[in-house]
Amino acid sequence: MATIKDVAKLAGVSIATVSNVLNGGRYVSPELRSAVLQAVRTLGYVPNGVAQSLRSRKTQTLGLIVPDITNPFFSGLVQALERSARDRGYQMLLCNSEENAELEFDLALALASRQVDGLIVIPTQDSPEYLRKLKADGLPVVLLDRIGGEDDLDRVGVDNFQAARVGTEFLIRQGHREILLLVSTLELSNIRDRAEGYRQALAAAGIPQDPQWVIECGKDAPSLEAVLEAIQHHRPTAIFASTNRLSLLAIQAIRRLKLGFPEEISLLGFDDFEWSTLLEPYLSAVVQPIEALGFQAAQILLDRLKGDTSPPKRVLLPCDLAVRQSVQRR
Amino acid sequence: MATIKDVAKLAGVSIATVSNVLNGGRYVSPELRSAVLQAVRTLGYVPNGVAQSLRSRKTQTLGLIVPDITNPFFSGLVQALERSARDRGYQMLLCNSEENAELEFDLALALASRQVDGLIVIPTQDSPEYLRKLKADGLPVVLLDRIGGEDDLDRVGVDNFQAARVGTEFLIRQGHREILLLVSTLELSNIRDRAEGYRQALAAAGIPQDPQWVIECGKDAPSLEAVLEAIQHHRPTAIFASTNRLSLLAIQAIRRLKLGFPEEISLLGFDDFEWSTLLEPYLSAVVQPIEALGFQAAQILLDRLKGDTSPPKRVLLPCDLAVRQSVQRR
DNA sequence: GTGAAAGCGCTAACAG
DNA sequence: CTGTTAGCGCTTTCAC
Repeated sequence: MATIKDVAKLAGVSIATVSNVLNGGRYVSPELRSAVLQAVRTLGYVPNGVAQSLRSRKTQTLGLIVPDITNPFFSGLVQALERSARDRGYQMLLCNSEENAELEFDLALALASRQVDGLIVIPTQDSPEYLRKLKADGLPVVLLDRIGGEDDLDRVGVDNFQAARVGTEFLIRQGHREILLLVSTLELSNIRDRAEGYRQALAAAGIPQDPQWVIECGKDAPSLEAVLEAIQHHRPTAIFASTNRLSLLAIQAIRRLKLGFPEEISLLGFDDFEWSTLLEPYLSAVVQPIEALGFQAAQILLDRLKGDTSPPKRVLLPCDLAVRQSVQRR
Repeated sequence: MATIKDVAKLAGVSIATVSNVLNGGRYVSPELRSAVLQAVRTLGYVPNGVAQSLRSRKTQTLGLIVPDITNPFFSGLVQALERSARDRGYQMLLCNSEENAELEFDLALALASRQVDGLIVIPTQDSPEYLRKLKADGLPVVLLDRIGGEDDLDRVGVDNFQAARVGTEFLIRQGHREILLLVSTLELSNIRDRAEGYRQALAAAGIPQDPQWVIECGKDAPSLEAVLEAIQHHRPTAIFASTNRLSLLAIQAIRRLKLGFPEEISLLGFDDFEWSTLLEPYLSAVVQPIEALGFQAAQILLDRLKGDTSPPKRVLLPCDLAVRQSVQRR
């Protein structure tokens, strides 16, 4: 690979001049400029980004840690993030934490050591301590989606409480009073918020509650068994699946039990995605603004890189309710 | 951020010694060693990966260009790739080409300029010329999934011809003779291979063919209209959707036309994915070994990085046929 | 067994 | 207007 020296020699100028025509640093006479450009072309010179980074102390790279790229919600976020980053001249180092807190920690350190300019994390647990430290060490961090804890970190997510409340109210308005809530794990505060929204909606409607109606199904490999059992035991008229994965599980359970769907049992999901059109009747769901989430997170981080030192931001986006066919009036 | 100099000063040794205890370069006496380790700990020293890269001419980073992370087939590939890379101490710069050849080219150059150690590309078009050049310049490249053209590049994909042939034969064995083939675009050789497998299966069964039965639906935003029209015009008893996206489209068309499914019309898909379980009857499909594809691609690339200079490899993995409910015997 | 110093490729401050 | 040079943080010779 040709270096800046090779170009300088071939063009008969100093390396400073090469650098200046390439980066528009200072004025260079037309003659030298074209000589340089010519040399660049004949050598196929491409600047060494690593050297640039070492020198400038900027890598133009963002680190991104995601629990599972395979989940359409996360892959949608990744897409939005990558696009925003690219538009602003940044590249993205993508890591998969596989819902493993320890791995997540190691990955974050590895990214920091690689000198990423900033970090976007969808954490495995609420507001991990180590991220505060990284931030204190000067690495801008923004938390995405899972934004629990009264953090001093920037974070963008959705108003889970409100979203779940609106969803539950919709179910209630459709005449449902026996509503099963499926959650992944109550260890995540955004899931707890959803549970709380559900509870408050019930309370406001004067519907008696029972913690037993909130079913914890597991974060990584949610169990069908739990859902089957809960349905058989409680005989709900509606299920509110608070996660896209859980909608899938609910469907499987409903089919397994050969319940009439949606006549006998209604289903309200969380998140909208291309493949949910495979389901018939078409899934009604609380939908998160995936693009906007990714975009906002990138925006905030990039602003920080530009020197924004305002106090930590907290962006809570609203969800929509997509009313389709899987919820039937009672 | 502390540098190696700070550590050396605090430990009262030279930077060479610090480097040596950290990288196990040469023997260091126990006393100095522990002094260094101590200093590292109190300073919270983390080596600067950029400097290491500049010096060692290795970034421990792989570039990955994918047409659409949002497609479960690709995101599955990304997951497998990332895992393999991570297991061997590599990180991944992920780029989304959005099915845009020009963007893909720019991204590849940007990655090369960032000195990635190797490149894995799922190209937008068959065997792009520029990749040969990058390889000639010393950048190991492996093509994944879309591996058309008689390349001198390493490539791993699936035996599309065979897979489509087996799928079509299955349909024929179930008594179907009027089989519509849905393809994204015949510009991709792997799709052409699928079409060819379909044709050969028909030919072998003595079923007359008509190029009109192969419907091109478009690569990025396949059109429902084309499918609707084709079904109405040809009245097939079965549809073979040669792409996961196309299965979705086929379903939508079948529903729109209110055809009995699978009694009136059968559907065979391509690719298996978690969310396809939403479909009832459950989709029968030709399934690609996603994990193995990703793993093999990473393997080959990493071997090249280790110095493997054998001639370009071509790995063709076989597909499976998942027989479920969406294809009905005639 | 350890330290000093060169140099990876680049940018920017300093000279002219 | 352009060239020379220091130095980013590290690894690795070369010297002792």
